[in-house]
Amino acid sequence: MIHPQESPNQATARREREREQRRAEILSAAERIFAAKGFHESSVESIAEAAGFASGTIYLYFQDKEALYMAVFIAKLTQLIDYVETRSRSVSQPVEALRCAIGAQLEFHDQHRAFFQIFSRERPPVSSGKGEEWKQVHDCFGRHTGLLRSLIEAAQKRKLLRKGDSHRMALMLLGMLIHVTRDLIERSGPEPMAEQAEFVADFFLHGAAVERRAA
Amino acid sequence: MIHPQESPNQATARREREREQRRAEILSAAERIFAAKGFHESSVESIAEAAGFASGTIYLYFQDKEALYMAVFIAKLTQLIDYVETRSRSVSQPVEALRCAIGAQLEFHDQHRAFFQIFSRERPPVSSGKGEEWKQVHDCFGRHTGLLRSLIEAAQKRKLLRKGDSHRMALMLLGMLIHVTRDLIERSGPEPMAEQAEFVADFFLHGAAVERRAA
Amino acid sequence: MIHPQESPNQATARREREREQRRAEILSAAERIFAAKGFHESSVESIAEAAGFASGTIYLYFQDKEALYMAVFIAKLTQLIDYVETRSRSVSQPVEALRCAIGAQLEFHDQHRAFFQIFSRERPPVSSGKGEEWKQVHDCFGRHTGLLRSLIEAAQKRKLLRKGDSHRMALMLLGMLIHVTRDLIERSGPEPMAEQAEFVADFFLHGAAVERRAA
Amino acid sequence: MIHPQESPNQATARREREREQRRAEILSAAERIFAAKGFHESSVESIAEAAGFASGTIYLYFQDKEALYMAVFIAKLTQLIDYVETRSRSVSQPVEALRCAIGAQLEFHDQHRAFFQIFSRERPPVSSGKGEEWKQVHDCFGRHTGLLRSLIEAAQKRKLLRKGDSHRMALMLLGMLIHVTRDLIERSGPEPMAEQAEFVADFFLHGAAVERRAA
DNA sequence: TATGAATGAGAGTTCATTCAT
DNA sequence: CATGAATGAACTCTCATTCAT
Repeated sequence: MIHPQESPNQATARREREREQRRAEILSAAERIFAAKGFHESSVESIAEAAGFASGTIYLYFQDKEALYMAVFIAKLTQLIDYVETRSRSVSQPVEALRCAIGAQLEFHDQHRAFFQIFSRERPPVSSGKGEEWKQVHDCFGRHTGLLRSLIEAAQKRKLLRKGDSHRMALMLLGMLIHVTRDLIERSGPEPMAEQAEFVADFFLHGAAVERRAA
Repeated sequence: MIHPQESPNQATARREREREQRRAEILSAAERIFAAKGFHESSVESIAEAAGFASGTIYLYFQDKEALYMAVFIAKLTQLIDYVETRSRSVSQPVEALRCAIGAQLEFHDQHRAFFQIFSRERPPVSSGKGEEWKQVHDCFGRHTGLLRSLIEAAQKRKLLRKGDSHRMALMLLGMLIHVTRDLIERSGPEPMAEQAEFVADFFLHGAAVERRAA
Repeated sequence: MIHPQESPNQATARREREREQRRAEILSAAERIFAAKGFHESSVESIAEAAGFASGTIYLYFQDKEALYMAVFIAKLTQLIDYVETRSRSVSQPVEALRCAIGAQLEFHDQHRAFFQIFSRERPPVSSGKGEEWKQVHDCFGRHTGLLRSLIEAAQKRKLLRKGDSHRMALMLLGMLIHVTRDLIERSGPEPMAEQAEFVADFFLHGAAVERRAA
Repeated sequence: MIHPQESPNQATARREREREQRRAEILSAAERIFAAKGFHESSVESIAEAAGFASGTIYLYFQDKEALYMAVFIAKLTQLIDYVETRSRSVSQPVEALRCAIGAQLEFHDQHRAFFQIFSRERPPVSSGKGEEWKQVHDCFGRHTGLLRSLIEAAQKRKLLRKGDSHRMALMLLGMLIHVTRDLIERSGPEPMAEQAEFVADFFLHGAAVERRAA
């Protein structure tokens, strides 16, 4: 139990690491519980239990239930964005990068179905006056849109996508992705969402019209 | 104030009308409160107060809080769908009808901003075992998608839209509409969403790509 | 509808009669409902409905729910006492009169099983400060004990029962009758309580001992 | 206050003991409140207050108000039965044992007057479908009757009591005991019920008749 | 007189949060 | 640090009672 050779720095670092480890365990348990039942139906008690802690311990790692919820959201969204970014940055051709981003996002949705069930159902609660924490979530959404936006702009620069408000284009794309996910989750069929990737990408690129643009 | 000549039938009819009137008042107040704070943060007490009734009165019109929430959802969605349907049916050219539907929906979102704040944030709670009521809401969403779908199919029949799974196309469109609305609401700017109608419609029709389809 | 020949007195009398009639209907409905569910589980609404009136009407005949409950109790107990009294007074031999009283009470319990289900389970609520109404119920119990007591005393005078505190003897007898009824009701078998009459009477007269008294 | 030497086992055992202690305090407070006002007029809040706890704490020890009520009933009846059993088992002569049981029960009623106020007024509520908990109370009553019955049968075997259905005899005796208690409680005089023991016992043994049995 | 819609106090219960251990 | 018993505010919902019609 005791490591007498450990320097104070090492001890501090280890403690820090352990603390992060436990925080992560709680986050993971919280994600499972929140995903299964949503924010209000999930009790702090049940999350603590799932994480193997006592309920009071949660408050040593998170200010309150809402902060925990936010943290889960932020962690997951960050994961998603990182995943999509990594995948799409590995492709140099801009349009292909976009296709890749679409596919990556749907794959991620597949792998974290439970989470996106709540994600598409309930956004974090906006308690009055808690603007600070909410802002972080907001920023996360912003990063997400921003990522797609930068991919779009890269393609626009090469004239592969037509000009236009890239932010709004990114919104269109995100809307498609979220809604198709929601639809599949609600019908809770087993088929992977990733199968929709090509359809969404094509639709994003060409729309529904049959006639040629500006012909 | 006294209607001595009133027949029993008239009296009954008037009572029925008044009852509907009060039900509508409660629905309207509930919509405001729910929209501002979400389902769980809204107390029945506050809704009653906003409607000008005592809290117990709510239960004379709705079985419980959840039923009230459902009713708000269903009423509003039905209104929306009816509005979009009426507006789009008045245009015979299928693509124009779709444009019209898009415009109508965004206008409606504008006129009922508060509601679509919750609509885009939290779906009705799905209490375990209350499949019955939930099904009604689900059907509502179904009607909505179905309406857009039928407009799309009409255009496909005339070869104005390319072939393809009309259900998925409708989902894409709805995703765009919902997400653009969410974005505007969250940034709570004053500009009307309807201004986005043309952009959304063009995007739906032609997508983001610059090159001509299948060229 | 109008009886123009009716004198004012007649009209008043008729109204009085009709009022009594309606009061009785309410009492009867209340008895059924209270008997089935007890005081607290029975709502005024349901009693009114069972009586064919609106809930507000109840309050034109009874001060409140508790007074109604009391009235049911008093009415039923009075009926019981009258029945037992009538039956036992018709027999001149004192011991036979007692046997008859015992039989009559059990018969009455049989005929009004539902009522005695609550009677044996819950006595009227004693709201603080409502001594007045409660006193009436108390008096009723007093009359009941008093009736048995007078039968006992009559037999004592003729040396057919041994001397002793007739009030306590009456209590013993009532306790037996009530408890045997409770037991049968709780086991809710179909056999009539009246079958127990002879057993109770013999027991009351001779007790459980085998040896002869004072031998 | 600090027990640094305490082993984990000791700590657990102490906690268990303390928990039982607090449960008992709640039971005791509940008994007082329920006895004074009955089940429905007693609020959980007032019971908690009487026990020196916050209202929520009650629910850490009892599932709900009804379970608490049941627990009060069962605990008290079990105490009573144990008391009567212990006392009567210490006497070998069967008839004397019965006399002793009668005395013991009335003494117990004396010592727990408040409880027997409700005991004789309202039986536990039988919520629909809660057969499980209700059964426990029912069993308690059964044990009570069974105890008296076994004493009676012991006396019958030695021919000290006449033959006959011992269950019904036990019911007679219990009816007497309960009713005499009720009478004294309602008149709320100060005299001990135990003074009635001899009277009840004699009455149980010999009944009211003056003539010798079947002589 | 009868109605029944409206009232609103009050109930039981939950659970996020705290803090003595 | 971790615990988990205790807290108590806040919730939804019921229903006896009133009173305008």
